[in-house]
Amino acid sequence: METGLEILKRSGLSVTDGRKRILELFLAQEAALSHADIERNTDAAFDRVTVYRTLQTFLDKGIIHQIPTTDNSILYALCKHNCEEGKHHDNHVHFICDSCDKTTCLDDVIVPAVKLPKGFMRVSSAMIVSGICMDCKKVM
Amino acid sequence: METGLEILKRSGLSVTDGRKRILELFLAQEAALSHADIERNTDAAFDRVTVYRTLQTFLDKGIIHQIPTTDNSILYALCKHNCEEGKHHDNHVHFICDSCDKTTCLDDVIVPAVKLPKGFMRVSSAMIVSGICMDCKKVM
DNA sequence: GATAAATATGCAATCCTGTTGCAAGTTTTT
DNA sequence: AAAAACTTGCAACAGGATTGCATATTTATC
Repeated sequence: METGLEILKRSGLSVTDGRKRILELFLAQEAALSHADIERNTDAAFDRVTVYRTLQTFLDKGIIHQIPTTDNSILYALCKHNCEEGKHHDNHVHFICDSCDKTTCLDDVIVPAVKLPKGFMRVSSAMIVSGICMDCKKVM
Repeated sequence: METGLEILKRSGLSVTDGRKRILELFLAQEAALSHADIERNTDAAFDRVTVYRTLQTFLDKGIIHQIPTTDNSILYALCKHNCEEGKHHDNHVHFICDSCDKTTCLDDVIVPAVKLPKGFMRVSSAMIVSGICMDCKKVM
């Protein structure tokens, strides 16, 4: 699997601690992350501004993409089309837990196709299911 | 077609200038509106807070629903199928045009059900398709 | 490897979106 | 027409996101 370092090199970006750390987060979780998730998982080692700018840079370079959510925040996820050439792997459903606020990739649940009205051309689709995740349900 | 006044009466809401004006905006417009859109289109005749509270009231009464976006804003659109108070039937797909940036409710395209892994409990789901909308496709 | 140029970071200040409490103003009820 | 119920505007506030600039780090060049 591609490392954070390799992604940065391939994208022509300077290699810095913050960028590597954030990329490793994405690579380790294989899940969508919010800005808040990233701050939490890096123990605020990096300035909020740096995180924002890092995410923007990654967006510009096509390393990550945004996922709209129902709670007026933004989720970011790795663009995985580099893992297997030609085969997009980010077409699975994301699950947001209303209780613990964590996001999970449901890798085995594929976003179903929908038939669009005449004239609309699909480029990409995203699907977010929210509810109670496995871990939280156990505790209840 | 139902007028703003009729919607307010049927929802048991007081009839005020602000509410009528904002409803007329929704009725006249095809695309979803953000809070900023509404302020712009009413020439700031109403206080920001009033607009926020009006939108919240409409949400509570099932007159409008929220649409998740990827830019840290909230979009609102009229509920075309009748929504009961507190219970929205806004389970249709939303379409974001990459070209004109407008968001459209695809009222006839229902968010498909997906089978979740064991232990996950669904509360709600959202689906956003992006691409080129009907109007932009004509121009190309 | 040292140095210059290019780039990234942190801080402070600022903007923007959205919320709350309260007094004054409207609408509805009687 | 008056009372009750509700809505509005203002001020203050909170949190997320952005910008300018000085400092620090990384990359390019020798």
